[in-house]
Order: sequence, then structure tokens, then C-alpha cells
Amino acid sequence: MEISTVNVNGLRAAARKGFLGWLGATGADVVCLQEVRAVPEQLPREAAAPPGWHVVVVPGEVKGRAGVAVYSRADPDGVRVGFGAEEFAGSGRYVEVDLGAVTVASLYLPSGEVGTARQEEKERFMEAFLPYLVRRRSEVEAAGRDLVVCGDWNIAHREEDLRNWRGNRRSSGFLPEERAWLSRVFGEAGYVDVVRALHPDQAGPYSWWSYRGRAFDNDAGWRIDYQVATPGLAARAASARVERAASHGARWSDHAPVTVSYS
Amino acid sequence: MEISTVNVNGLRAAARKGFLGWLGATGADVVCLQEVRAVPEQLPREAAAPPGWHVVVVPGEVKGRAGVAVYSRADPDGVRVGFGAEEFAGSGRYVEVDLGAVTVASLYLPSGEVGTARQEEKERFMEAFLPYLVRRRSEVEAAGRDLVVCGDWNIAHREEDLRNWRGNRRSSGFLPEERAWLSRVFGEAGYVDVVRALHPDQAGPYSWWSYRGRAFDNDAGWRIDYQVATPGLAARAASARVERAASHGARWSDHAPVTVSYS
DNA sequence: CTTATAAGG
DNA sequence: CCTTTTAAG
Repeated sequence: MEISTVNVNGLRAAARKGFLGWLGATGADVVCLQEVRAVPEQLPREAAAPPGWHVVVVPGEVKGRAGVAVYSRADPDGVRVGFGAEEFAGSGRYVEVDLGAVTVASLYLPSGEVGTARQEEKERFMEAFLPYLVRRRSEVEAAGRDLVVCGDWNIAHREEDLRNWRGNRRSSGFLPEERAWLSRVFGEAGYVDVVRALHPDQAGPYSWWSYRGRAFDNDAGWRIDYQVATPGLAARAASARVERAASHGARWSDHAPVTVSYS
Repeated sequence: MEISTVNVNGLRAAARKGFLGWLGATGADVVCLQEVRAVPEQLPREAAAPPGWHVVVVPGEVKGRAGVAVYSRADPDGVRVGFGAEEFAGSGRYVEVDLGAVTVASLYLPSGEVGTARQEEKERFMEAFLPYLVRRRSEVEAAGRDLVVCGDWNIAHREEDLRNWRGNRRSSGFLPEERAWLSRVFGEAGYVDVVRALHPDQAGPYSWWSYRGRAFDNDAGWRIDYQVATPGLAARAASARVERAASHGARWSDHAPVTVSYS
């Protein structure tokens, strides 16, 4: 089973610019999207109901913001929206889809800005989400199942995860408390950073490059999109890649798809 | 002397899309613009100070709205902003530039919408502008000079001036009272519709096509951009054309330049 | 720099 | 259907 995750930065714009071509060509069985930024009715038919795919779209309540989705070739056995936190119930930031013995989640963790209310919102999300992850792992493992939380976590974990880590030590997305929080996800919560586990020593592979300046051409990126799996599924990860080439020429998002093959 | 007038529908967007190429290639001596929708500081240098041109930009007070400009190869002898009406003093809708014995004005008459305050504003503008035109013709002719008011008048005069005149008899831009007002400009005020005078029998030539549907491809346009001249200058008009081809391929505005050669 | 938005056209 | 704006990212 192959799973891809990509923040499309507006599915309507991405669909116009090349996402649909990528979707048509991908060999993935499941595709998680973040920042759909549309309700299903606003999407072109080829994005809302592409032939051969089952589509779950969870828009945010605020028009044109957030929104997650899961495209799967198989018909989901179950779908759950949100993770129980009242504040984020309608925010379009989390959905779980059951596909056989694996639950695939699409997560769009809030992006923050130091010194602003948006950073506080990001922290509240993190605070509520970690205990959920802990509880959820117990549940899925007790049921003999696996969980992979795919998405834009908006945090680079280690120095290898962003090109300019020195210059970003006070930037939201690489703050010590954010990195420590991710360490708890990969530590006490018991999840595995699948791409890093397969590529322990490499810089990146980055999954996001700012549209400003020449960040993409210089590969001055951040690895903030993850597949975060329970250990049983993580052990089945055979290969992983960031589809940076999907962004070459006709770049259709500031993120690139993060794709993992599970045996 | 050749004069062009064109509503650029946002000079920043037009500059990105091909206006600068057109400006570099034109043989015109004077170019009047409407809907600049920017203050000079927001313009790229090639638009704010193109080599070989003197530029007068009159932005509107409301950010991103209206704004007229006159580009001339000769250095203007004088510049006057507005036409004396208090209400429209800072609206970025009228400027006169003296160039030798000819005064060239760039006009952006408000666009209206039937049944709304915007239609009332358009009517107030028309009511104040006609007496100004009458007085101004006396002044310039007494001084042995000429005046041509170039711009987007937002009114089609006669049935020949828009493709779908039957369907637009209740639309702002072709209302009986608007058409009658233009008849007064060309009648009692003593001005000449230069393009119509040179092409008395032809449909159009249209100068504006909606971006909606296939209006441009079907030439379903309106002739709402005029060169309205005092009779002395009008008599010197040798040829006129709408540069519809300037919009082919890389269309950089929903209007096309209206260009007249004066001997 | 790009995506949304809203109002204007 | 395009421009602008403002907010968000």
C-alpha cells in the first residue's frame, strides 16, 4: 500500500495548475490533502469526484481556510472528523479514514507566528492533540490495527529538517518547544517518523519551500510534512520519497507530496 | 499627432501581461489611461517612468480604484486635475494635459449599476461634467486652442455602438437618459465623436468586451471609449482604429486602445 | 509570493 | 471573469 500526503495550498488553484495530472499519474492507494481551502461544491468535478477514487473532504468553517481531505482507491470502512477538541471541531484540520487494518489520518496543524494569537492557537492545538495521539495508539493497537497520521505538522523536528536552521531558531515551526513537542510524539507517544526512519542521515528531504525569493530553486526548504505511524505499520515502510519533481516546471503548491510504500 | 486611449483595468496587472510591450511598440505621441488602480509608487519602474515618455498619474483617493494617467513624448506645458466638481475632486477620474495647441484629457466616467447608488453617482458626474465641457470649449477656442477628452465614458451612444443593444436597453451604459446625455455632448456642447465621424456606418468598432463568457472571441463588445474633440481638432482627424489585435493572444485589459491620427 | 476573501466593474 | 483589497500562510 502506497500513501501520499501533500498540502495543496488551495485545491482549486492546485487543480488548475497540475495537481489533477499528478493525481492521475500517481500509483498511490491513498492521498491525504491539506489546505483544501474550499467546500466540495466549489471544486471542479475532476477534483471532487475523480474516477477511481473515493473522496472525503472536510472543509473548515471559515471560508477559504484550512480543510483536509483523503482520496482512497478503496471505499472507506469508516470516517471520523476531528479529534475531540471542542475548539478545533469545525476547523477542517483533522480527519481519520479506516481502510482495512489501517487508519489513515490527514492532519493540518495550525501554522503559527511568534508573538501572535496564531502561535497560541497552534500551541493549544498541540497540547490537545498529543494526549489524543497517545490514547489513539492504545486503541488502534488493542484492536490489532495501525494508524498513520499524514499531513502538514508545521514543525521541523531537527536541524537536518530545514536548510537554514540557524536563522530560524526563533521562527514558528522550529521553536525549541515545538521541536520538543514533536520529540514527545516520536518518544513517549510511541509513533515513528517514517521518512526519517528510512533516511536517518540525509538533510531533509524537504517538503515545503516558501514561494518568496528563490527558495525552491535553492532547495532552501523545510521538512514539515510527515507520515507519523504506529510502530507496526512503520516497520512495514519499504521506501519513502518526496516528489519534488512533481513541483518542477508547473509547480502547483508550495509543498511537495511525501510518499511512502508500505509492504 | 497620434493619440491613444485605453482603460487598462489595473496598470500593475496590465504591465505584467503585455501593456509595456504595446507601449514600447506604439507610434502614438500621447497615451491616455484609465483605471490605473495604483499610486505611482506601486507601479513598476517601466510603467512609472518609461524611457522617452513624460508621465502624469492621477490616482484616486480610494486605494486600488479608478485613477487616470497621460503619457506623452513631449513635456506637458500644464497639468490640471479634476474638473471643478467638489464631489469628484479626489476621485482620480479626470486630468488635462496641455501639449502645444492641444489639451488632451483623460476621463474615467463612473460605471453604474441600475437601481444602485453607483448609478446615482454616475448621473451626478454626468450632470456636473456637461456644463464643464460647454464652458471649456468656449475657453479653449477663445484661446485658439483645441481639446480632446479621451477615455472611458461608460456609455454606448447608439445601437451601432454595442453588439447586443436590444438586450441592454435597461442596462447601465445604454440607458435612454445616458444616450441622451451623450447626444448633448455631441450636440449643444459642440464636441465631435471622432471615431464615429470617421466610421459613420460601421458596427462599433467596439472597445470593450466583458471578461465573462466568450464576449471577446465573439466580438460581443461595446464602444464606450471615445476621443471627444472640439471641432477644429476633429477636422484634423485623418484615421482612427481600435487596436483589438493588441488584445489578441496575451490580452492585457478588457478594453482595447482607441487610436486616432490627427494631421 | 501565493492563496483565499470582498467589493468593484 | 477579471481587478483590486485584506488576511493568512
